[in-house]
Amino acid sequence: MVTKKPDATRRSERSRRAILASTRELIVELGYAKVSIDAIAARAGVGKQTIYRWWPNKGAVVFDSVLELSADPSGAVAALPDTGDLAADLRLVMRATVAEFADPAFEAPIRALNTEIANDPDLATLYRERLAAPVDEAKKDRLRSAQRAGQLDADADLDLVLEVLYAPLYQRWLLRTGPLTESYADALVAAALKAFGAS
Amino acid sequence: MVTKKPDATRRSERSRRAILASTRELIVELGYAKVSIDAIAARAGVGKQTIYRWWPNKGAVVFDSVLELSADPSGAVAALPDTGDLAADLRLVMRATVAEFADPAFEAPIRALNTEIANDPDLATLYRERLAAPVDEAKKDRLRSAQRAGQLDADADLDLVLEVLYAPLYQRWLLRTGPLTESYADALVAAALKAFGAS
Amino acid sequence: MVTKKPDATRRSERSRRAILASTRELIVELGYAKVSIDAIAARAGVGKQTIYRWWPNKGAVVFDSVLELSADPSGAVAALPDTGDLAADLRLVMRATVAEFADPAFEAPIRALNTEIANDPDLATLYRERLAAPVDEAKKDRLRSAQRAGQLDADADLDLVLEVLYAPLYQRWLLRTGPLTESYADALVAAALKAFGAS
Amino acid sequence: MVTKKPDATRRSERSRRAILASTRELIVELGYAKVSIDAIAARAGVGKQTIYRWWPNKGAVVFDSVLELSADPSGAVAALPDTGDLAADLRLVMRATVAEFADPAFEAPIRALNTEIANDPDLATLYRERLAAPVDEAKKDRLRSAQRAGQLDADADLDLVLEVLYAPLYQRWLLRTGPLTESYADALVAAALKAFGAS
DNA sequence: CAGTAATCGAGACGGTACGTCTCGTCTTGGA
DNA sequence: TCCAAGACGAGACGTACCGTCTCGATTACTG
Repeated sequence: MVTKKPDATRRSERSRRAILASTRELIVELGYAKVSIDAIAARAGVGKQTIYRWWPNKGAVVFDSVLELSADPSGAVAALPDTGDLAADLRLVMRATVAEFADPAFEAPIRALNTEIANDPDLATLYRERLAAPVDEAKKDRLRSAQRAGQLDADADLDLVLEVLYAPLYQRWLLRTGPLTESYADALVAAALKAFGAS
Repeated sequence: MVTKKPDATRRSERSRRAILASTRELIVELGYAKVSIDAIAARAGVGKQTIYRWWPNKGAVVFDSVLELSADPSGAVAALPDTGDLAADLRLVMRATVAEFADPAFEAPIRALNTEIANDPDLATLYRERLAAPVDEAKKDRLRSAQRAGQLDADADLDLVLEVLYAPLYQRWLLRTGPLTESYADALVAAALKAFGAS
Repeated sequence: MVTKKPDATRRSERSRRAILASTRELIVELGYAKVSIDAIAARAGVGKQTIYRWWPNKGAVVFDSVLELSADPSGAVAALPDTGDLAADLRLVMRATVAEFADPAFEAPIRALNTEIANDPDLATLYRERLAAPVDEAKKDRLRSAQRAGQLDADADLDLVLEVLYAPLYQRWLLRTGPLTESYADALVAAALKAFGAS
Repeated sequence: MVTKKPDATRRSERSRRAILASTRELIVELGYAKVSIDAIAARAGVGKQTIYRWWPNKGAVVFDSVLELSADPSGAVAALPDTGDLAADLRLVMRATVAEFADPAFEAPIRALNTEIANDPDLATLYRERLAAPVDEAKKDRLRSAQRAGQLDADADLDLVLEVLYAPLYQRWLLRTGPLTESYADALVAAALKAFGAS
């Protein structure tokens, strides 16, 4: 989380949740650019100072509100399925990502988050550490399992593999440069396995 | 361009150029978020109304200012080198992209442009049509040449090939998730050719 | 008139009349404060430059437009009635003034004119010379006739007499401090004659 | 006062005084027409919203600023002198008015106030109730005392008496139609007493 | 269980920027 | 050659938010 800590024990959990929920709602309703701190405070039934006491700026509030949407509060990340069939497992996971990007309740806040990250290197670091790294690690665990099973090149740079898999999907979504379909997800899996699959 | 047309023939070319140049300068100096229409007008020695007469909002001005940076006014796009060695040619082009992303005078405005595009579907369409499509077509011309030369799978989806090549680079740059080096560019070329190279 | 004189011979009488008429119409329709040069030009079917060529600013246009409303173009001023009965003649004239102030088509432009005059000493002088002085002189002619007839104190300061007669009427109208009725006009005539009537 | 009331208890007295003082200063320095809300806010060291929060428009600010100049905050109005000599007392008071009109620090703001009042019936009503009525009542008290003393016609319409006394002075000042001197004040007193003095 | 200290909702504050409107000047193209 | 049409630089308008600040009024630890 991005919150500062004046005396965190006294903090009102009620207000915290109301602020983050209102933020997500407003992002979906108005779009990221038109969300204001004033509007968040009003919707959450909270004084503006209560927001500024715990977050330094709008970006941080948006960041946390989206983080809460995606993350398990314990910080734990679910492992990827491992049926032994790498291609099938990746197709499953990538198709789930496609579905997520199609849901406006996820789409709008995540787009907002990406806007923040793209323009604020500090948030980018935070995002990488708190959210991306654990998820990527889970994915890489599955890839390592595939390497041991001889389904993936043992020398493959796993970060690169993930990028070849996910970056095209991400780019299409963010810039709306093409349709996001299940067959597109499948094609990416096929390409990645061709590039990095055990010979 | 994004300009509206009250009476485009009377338009002052002098003001137009001053506005777009000032916009680019301010993006580099202050960062996209802190650029204001007031500041652009003041720097350009122009009334605010002259900006609002021709562009609907800040996003459109930024869009055009960056477009002018990248685009040949005639709309022509340089063809990619074609030495006969696909891998070498792609490495050259991708390394050039890496270099561009490292130059602050390009980096900042292009980041601003991407922020606009990600949050405005209309600008995204415009961007695709005016800037991305011609460039992509030039790249695909080179790939088709490689297909004819038997260096690339004749059935390959060329859009997918371009995405596998460029999207990882773009993602690393936009989200700052990793270093952009020449060897990274080379690795992407290698992966793509492995995935789509003629068998 | 307030007009400048670049080459008054070339001046388009048609435009001049359209401008002044449009000005009066707009004052009545919108109130003085909301009348703009742009609106006058548009209504008159005239370029803005044609206005600025002949008048220095909005005040001057308003001034001339109201002047034309009140003044005989020849500069001649009708003499006051002289029936030999000063009180009756004055009552007639003052009642006519009351009626004029009650007519919105006169009221609004004259109020605009007074606003201009109150805030611009130069226009005040011009107003005094071009419009007020001749009218006052006609009124004083009638008073002199009354002095000769022994109906008015021979030593009376005629400017003061006119002020005692008209200023209360003017003040009530301008500041809306009281109703403007015929009996009020009559009361003013009675008071003035008591103050200045031949003893 | 003309102020609106969002939460008048929290209102900053410091800002209120700074705004009204700055307004008066700017009127004297620049003249009414050239005073802008921006300039008032800047001079007062105040945000524009603080002005718009409490006053609906420039006229209301000017109105209040001049009101504060003239009015005792308690609303009390000094009684006129009553030496028993009506003519002498009136001359004293009218000469004081002449002096006030000659002082630029009073002249400019009061002229601005009159411009507002002449063009806004609502402000005119407010002016009459808050400022003019109490002062007029004080003057009429003195006139009633004179009636009891047999120095003024017992039937005289006191409003009319005041108008005959003051309106000529006001008109000369507002339209600059003549010099404002002590002898002019004296002449008005003489005329009024001749018209309404006890026979 | 009272005292007290921090957080809370509320909202005014000094500011910055917005997008619109009007001013008075300058430019262009058709009559 | 004139002039309507209208773009231009300038700058004020009134609004929306920013992030800070003061208010009482809870609220929850501490003595």
